[in-house]
Amino acid sequence: MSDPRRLAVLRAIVEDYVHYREPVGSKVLVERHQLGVSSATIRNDMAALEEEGLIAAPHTSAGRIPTDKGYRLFVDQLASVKPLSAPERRAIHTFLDEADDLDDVLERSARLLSQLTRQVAVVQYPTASQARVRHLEIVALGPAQVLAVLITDAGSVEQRVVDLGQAVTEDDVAQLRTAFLTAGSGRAVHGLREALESLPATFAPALQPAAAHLAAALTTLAEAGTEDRIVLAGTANLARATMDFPLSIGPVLEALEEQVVMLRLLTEMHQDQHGVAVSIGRENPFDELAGTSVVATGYGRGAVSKVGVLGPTRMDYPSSMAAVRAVARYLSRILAN
Amino acid sequence: MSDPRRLAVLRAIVEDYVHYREPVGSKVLVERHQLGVSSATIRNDMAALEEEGLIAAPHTSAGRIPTDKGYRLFVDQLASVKPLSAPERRAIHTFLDEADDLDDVLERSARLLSQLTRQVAVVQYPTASQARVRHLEIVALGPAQVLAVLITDAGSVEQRVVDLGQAVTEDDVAQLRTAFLTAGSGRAVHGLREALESLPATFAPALQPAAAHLAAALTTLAEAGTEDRIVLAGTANLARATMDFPLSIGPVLEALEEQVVMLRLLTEMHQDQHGVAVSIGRENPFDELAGTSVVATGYGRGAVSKVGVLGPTRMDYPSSMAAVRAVARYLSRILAN
DNA sequence: CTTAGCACTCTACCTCTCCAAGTGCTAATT
DNA sequence: AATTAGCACTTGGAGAGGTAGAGTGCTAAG
Repeated sequence: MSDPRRLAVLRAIVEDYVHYREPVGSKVLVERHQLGVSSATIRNDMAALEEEGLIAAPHTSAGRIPTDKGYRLFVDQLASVKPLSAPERRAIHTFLDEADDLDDVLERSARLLSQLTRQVAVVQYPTASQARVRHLEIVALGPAQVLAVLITDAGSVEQRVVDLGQAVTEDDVAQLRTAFLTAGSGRAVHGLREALESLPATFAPALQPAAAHLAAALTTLAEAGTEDRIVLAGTANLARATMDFPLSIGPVLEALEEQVVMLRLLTEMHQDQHGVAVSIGRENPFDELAGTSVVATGYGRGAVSKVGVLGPTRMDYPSSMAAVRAVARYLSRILAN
Repeated sequence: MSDPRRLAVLRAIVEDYVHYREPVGSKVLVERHQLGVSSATIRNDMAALEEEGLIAAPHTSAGRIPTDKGYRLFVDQLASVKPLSAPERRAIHTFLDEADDLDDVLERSARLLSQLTRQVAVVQYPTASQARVRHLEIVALGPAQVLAVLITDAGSVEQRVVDLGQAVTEDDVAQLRTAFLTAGSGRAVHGLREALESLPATFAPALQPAAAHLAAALTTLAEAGTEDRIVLAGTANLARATMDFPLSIGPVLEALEEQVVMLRLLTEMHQDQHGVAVSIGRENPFDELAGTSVVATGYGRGAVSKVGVLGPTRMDYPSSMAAVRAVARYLSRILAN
């Protein structure tokens, strides 16, 4: 399959189908694109494309629509880069620069991306799994209560009120603080458990139970920090595309709400040479998402966290890819602080 | 309007319409309910009910459906308390008892409520607006960087990394810490601004810029804490009810995503004698939600934060009210710790 | 390899008819 | 005065054709 005209025909079919939302026939194809041949020739090409499983006809007298495989070929070989418009670029800057909080940044990114693409935007929280402990703090709240705070170099801050099970003095707290800080600082977050394991035993017997409580709490905190989450925006965009989904958008909404599903989906995607990962229709590991495609890319240090959009397989891949990439880049830059 | 049989007819219409999802006529009404009179009599009653605007006919030869006003009367006067089933009660306990975090509790509540009612669940974060500062903490991170932590007696913990704009010593930090703690502790969160306003001036001139930075950050933090948020669950339940919405569920999804909209909706609702607030159809302050009803109630200290469900006007009000109330109660109990 | 022409096949849409459900009204009954 | 039986009337929905248009594949010629 390398006949350049046939590829051009496939591209034209994909573009027209995305644009006009209806099966495209040989006649309109020659009218709308300068293919330089007659509709009969196109028909032959279309027959060949259908033979290869790249396009399909809903029924005899309708035009053709791309199959998942057709979209795949389009994305891999035919999609030309579609740069964002100047206003779009400006929107990214102005909208994201106003954010302060990490939460705020991610939420704004999702919102922005859903508006740019008119799809559902998905932003994964920066994974702290390979983050390191930048600082940890223990603050006395009451006689037997302290606040434990864990700050990672990924910028996340997790905290929790810990019940020590025994009254402790200010001095005790200071002692605990110093010891834990020394033991934990700089350690990888997921290695905190081992780092703190033997620590309680080093304290005076009277303090050991409290230290044990604290170690447990900090470990949980570290693991809670690595627990991934996602932010959604623009789910209403699914409603516009009701026609595109076989039965209903219900299962799709359910999948979106299941963070586990989305996380697995995002982490299993592999980026191609352009740095953007695309998963089309049945390529998705979940049946509920058989009618949807996902365009995603990594961001942040190591590009290990993902940001992307989800929409019907009939989506504007070039635009979506451009928008996702642009937002991811800007997002990385912001988080670099 | 007080004829008891007419009320019984209205109740029967509401119940049947909710159950069978189609307009209900006089004949099926006498078949399904022991009304003790003939269909002709029912027809007379129905004509009267229609006259009063409590029910309406989609077209001449169809049965009747309740109007918003009809649902309102039903909710106010006819809804009998429908206690939760034993398994449902058990589900609330087992499901919510496993939660640890505040976030986790709220998320689980929303999920649970959406499953119990098969509607969209909405949980507002506990409003900290009348909360008091329980503790505040300042922790050195770097030469010119500290972490500011604000803990309220509502249990919320907000933190932020603050750039002081100048290098400070450990002693400086300790000094700042003590002063801010003394000035802020016990103050109402929304009164923190005034409490800290004059504080920077009391420091040595060299420290004043840093103190000002810190005061600003803590104030923002306090105000961010009062900034309300909501948790959603079960949006997929909207898809089941596509038929119930005039055009599409799109606008409803949009409204749900707009936290501002939901917050205003929830705060503007007034609870009735049963402690549950119901807003039906066009009673809602937003046109997008003209086809939906909201059942909500307060929870937590002072019952000032809201929890509730949103669904089509044709919803099972008694069940929804029972579920909302049960979850709210249990939620209050959990948060009492 | 391309193209004009043509027979063929569908679906979407329209119209028509008919049926069942449901109503309102009238007159009779309690 | 309230209830009821009976009946004429309305109307949307389902089904049955019938048609037009879009699109195809194939054949034969350029």
